[in-house]
Amino acid sequence: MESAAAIKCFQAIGQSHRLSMFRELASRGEIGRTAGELADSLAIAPSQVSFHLKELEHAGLISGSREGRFIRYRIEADQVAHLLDFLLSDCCQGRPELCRPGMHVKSVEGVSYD
Amino acid sequence: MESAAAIKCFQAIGQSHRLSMFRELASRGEIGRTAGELADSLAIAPSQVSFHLKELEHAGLISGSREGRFIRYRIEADQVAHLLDFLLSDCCQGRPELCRPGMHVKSVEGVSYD
DNA sequence: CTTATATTTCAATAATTATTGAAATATACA
DNA sequence: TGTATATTTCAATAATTATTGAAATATAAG
Repeated sequence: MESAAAIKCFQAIGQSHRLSMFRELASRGEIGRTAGELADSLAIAPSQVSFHLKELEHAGLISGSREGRFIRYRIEADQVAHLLDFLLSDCCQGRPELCRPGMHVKSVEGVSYD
Repeated sequence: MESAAAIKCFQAIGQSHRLSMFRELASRGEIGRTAGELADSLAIAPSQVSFHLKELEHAGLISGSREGRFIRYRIEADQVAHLLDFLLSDCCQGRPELCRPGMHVKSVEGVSYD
């Protein structure tokens, strides 16, 4: 991932409404949520939901697809993975101790990070 | 990590000068960089360097300590780890396939993520 | 075909963030 | 003490981003 793309992603999730949307969509996987469901759970105006969803979508972190009159949004798992990878590989490169939180490898046999 | 703290962190690294600083400091570990060195490598005004360093510092991602007339900045590895952990645990909770990019475990024996 | 629902778009405004340059502070060194 | 270097602070401005409400679009349902 290019650093410009990573900046867009960090900027996208660096806002409270958008981080909430992102987390809600992440937790729901392929089921996703419609724009209206997100508006309800965040209690913000529909135009604001649209605005923030578009920011997340432009960053590539979510995508929307029409289902009748609804538009269902889903997390883009690949982009999330690339973003994590950017932080782990590009930012923390050479300093794995910064990067792999909560990872306690009791034995390294059979494990690789390519 | 609280979501408010995570937002501050994402906001901090969601800006090109600051992401550059962050990456440069991450790559240098305990050696760090003085404010002036960062100014040189980014080619921006000293007051801007101060401004952006403070944003990163307020997010807890770096810290500065005076060394004579210089101020040396270093990455705060713990906060970086907590931020990664926030993304992995709080955002991707229940969907590990979103979260562990580049990780190809050939054999799971002896490995745990607590 | 008309009406209702879901969502987006747009323009106006408000709020936040970034940039600039000058002045202030802090330390070092002659 | 006086001067030079490193960095921060501050005020002014510029630029970007967020919020609001109204109007537009798209689909569905009667």
